Amino acid sequence: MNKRTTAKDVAEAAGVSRTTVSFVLNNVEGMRISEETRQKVLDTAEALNYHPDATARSMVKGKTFILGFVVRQEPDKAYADLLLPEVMRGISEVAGEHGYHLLFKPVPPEDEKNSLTTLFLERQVDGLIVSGPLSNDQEIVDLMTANAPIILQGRIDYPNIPSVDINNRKAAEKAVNHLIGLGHTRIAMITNASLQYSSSKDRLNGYRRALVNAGLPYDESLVFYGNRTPDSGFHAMKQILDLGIHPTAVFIASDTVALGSLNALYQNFIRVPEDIAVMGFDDIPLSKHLAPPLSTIHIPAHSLGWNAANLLIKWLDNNESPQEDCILDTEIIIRESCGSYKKREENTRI
Amino acid sequence: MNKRTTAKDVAEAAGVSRTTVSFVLNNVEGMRISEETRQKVLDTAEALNYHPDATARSMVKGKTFILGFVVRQEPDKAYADLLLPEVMRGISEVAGEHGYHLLFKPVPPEDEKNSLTTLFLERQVDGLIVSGPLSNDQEIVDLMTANAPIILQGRIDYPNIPSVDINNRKAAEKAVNHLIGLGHTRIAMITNASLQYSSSKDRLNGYRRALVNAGLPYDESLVFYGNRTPDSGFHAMKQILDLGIHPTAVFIASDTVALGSLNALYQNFIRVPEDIAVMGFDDIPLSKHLAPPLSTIHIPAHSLGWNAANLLIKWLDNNESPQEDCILDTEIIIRESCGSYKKREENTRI
DNA sequence: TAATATAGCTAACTCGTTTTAGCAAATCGT
DNA sequence: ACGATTTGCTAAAACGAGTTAGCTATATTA
Repeated sequence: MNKRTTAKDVAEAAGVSRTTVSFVLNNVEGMRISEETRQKVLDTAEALNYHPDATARSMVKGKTFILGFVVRQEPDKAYADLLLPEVMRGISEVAGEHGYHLLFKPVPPEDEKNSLTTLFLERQVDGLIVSGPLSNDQEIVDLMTANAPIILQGRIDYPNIPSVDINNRKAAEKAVNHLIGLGHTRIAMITNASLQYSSSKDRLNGYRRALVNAGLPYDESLVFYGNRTPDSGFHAMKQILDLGIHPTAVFIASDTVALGSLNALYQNFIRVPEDIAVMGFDDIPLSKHLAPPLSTIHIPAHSLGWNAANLLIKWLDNNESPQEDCILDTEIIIRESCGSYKKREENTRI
Repeated sequence: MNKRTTAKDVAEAAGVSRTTVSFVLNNVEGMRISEETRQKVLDTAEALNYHPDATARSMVKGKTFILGFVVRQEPDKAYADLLLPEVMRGISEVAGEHGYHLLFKPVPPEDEKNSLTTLFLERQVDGLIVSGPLSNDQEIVDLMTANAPIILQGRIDYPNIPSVDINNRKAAEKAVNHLIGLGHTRIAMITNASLQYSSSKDRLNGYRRALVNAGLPYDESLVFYGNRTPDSGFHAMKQILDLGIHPTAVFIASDTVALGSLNALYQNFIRVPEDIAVMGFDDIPLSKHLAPPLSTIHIPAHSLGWNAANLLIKWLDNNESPQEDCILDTEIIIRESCGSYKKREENTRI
């Protein structure tokens, strides 16, 4: 690489001081620069292809202009999250528009050497967006207490942590209500992940609530546990098939998990939706192309990232921490895996 | 946030100079520090929870210790790449071990404001890993000519650009050979993306070569084009079904695209593999859970990222640019979407 | 004992910016 | 015409580390 062009080079070439160069290029208000020198500086900067050194700028500004995006899940499973790229796209977009960059770092909770705190202490980032925290993540609580700019993408069991999320409980309720509306009364559930994660807990609660509100019994023996992977869905579905009386519908709180479940059904020659209705959650990019196309809850992943980044940047730029959480709407997507009410009647008639 | 602890604070607390603190904490060789002061510095640094400021360190070292990961695809389609998270995990792992961080940035080729070059000029990164370049990407050639440390994840039409990739041609050949081995003679192909991308071109070449080597005709009217999305696979497969004589097998150079194709087959009541054999490419995490489980070519995504990061860091640390490309092995994964040779005979007998 | 070497430390410079304080010349007001 | 203001610019300090050159006291050598 050739040597870099510095402000000093521009100053010398333009016959002015470094200070003037800085004033001109940053459009500093209140600093009177004649139109003549102003143009001269602009021209020579252009001619020398000058770009200010980000590191030096960070140094004096006391800001890195870098947002950290931390994925806080088991390393092997974090990547089962197929919405992650969309979230990152949302963040990148906003970051780019505001002159920020995005640092990506997986930091599992048990990791001793790498911690969220270190990212701040070493001043690698100005703020953090934390994806998928455990609901009892103590480090996050500590950092928040120390006023570190953090936006959660998810929720933890501690009040007043700014977060961008969907209403998992309500969305799950919507999903299960759809199944109930189709006439199902014996509905099993497979969770998306361990109940250590608030999203899992909330979706389970939504399931329960929908049942209870409809006057149906909540039966714990119909709840099975996934761990974000198709394999876990496969095994959970096998357990369901081992049940004495089959449920007529299953609510699976993750499309990725559902994929494994559908596979288990396929292998056992059980038709969807004719023999069993399946409702998913997440609306990963592939859901609509599955056989049968999966009915599910759409998560606005891009928007989740977009909002998180916007809140964080507002916090950093204006020093105002968000006063309330940002809860985005979900949409229920009806495809074919639940069957329609009409179809169901036809089937039962047969 | 409380004020940061600086080396100066540690120095004052330990009653030594800042220089000494630096010497001790960096284990500078040849600098004689008594065991006594050494411990004192270590202890107070620990007590004050001192972590050196990354920005200041970058400033004086002339290095950012940041690797850029640039995704060079159309923004809306980049995220159809479900292997991306795995690649990033591979990169992060290596980066972390060597004291580097990972900057993630989508930079589509047409983007005027954001360019790869700017990342270097502004010194945001020390080096770049570029994913999915177009085969005629001029900016990459220019940067390489200027000696910028860049590792391609993919290939472009220009010699001597260090790259980490799989042998797409050979892998495609392997895939098509499998279909030929099963007795298929009329095999269609759907590409993974536009032929602007070298991977698409290479996979098409592999398909052609396998046919020709087996003495089968290469028929251009059997080649259809995908664009990384399931939708494109859906449409391409519909075109195939409109053909007068159906092919008995289709090689689809992307599992994601194949997903849409499978959906089209499903909607037309065409059974896989009984009526048509389908071979994919990529082995995305979901392929083995599709109905039927998709036979495909496994890409070692994590390893791709791992190797790219290792090469880049070696380049940066030892100033030795890689002398040859890193081509990783692929593996053909036989599942159910092609049927077995035996099954096929049974079918034809019926 | 004087000259030299070594152990153990530190002052001061460097990196490339932004920003504060201030200086000289031109313009203004009366 | 003389002080006050404004215009147009710059010197120098700051950010927080790493690093070079050098200083002082003690130990070693001749």
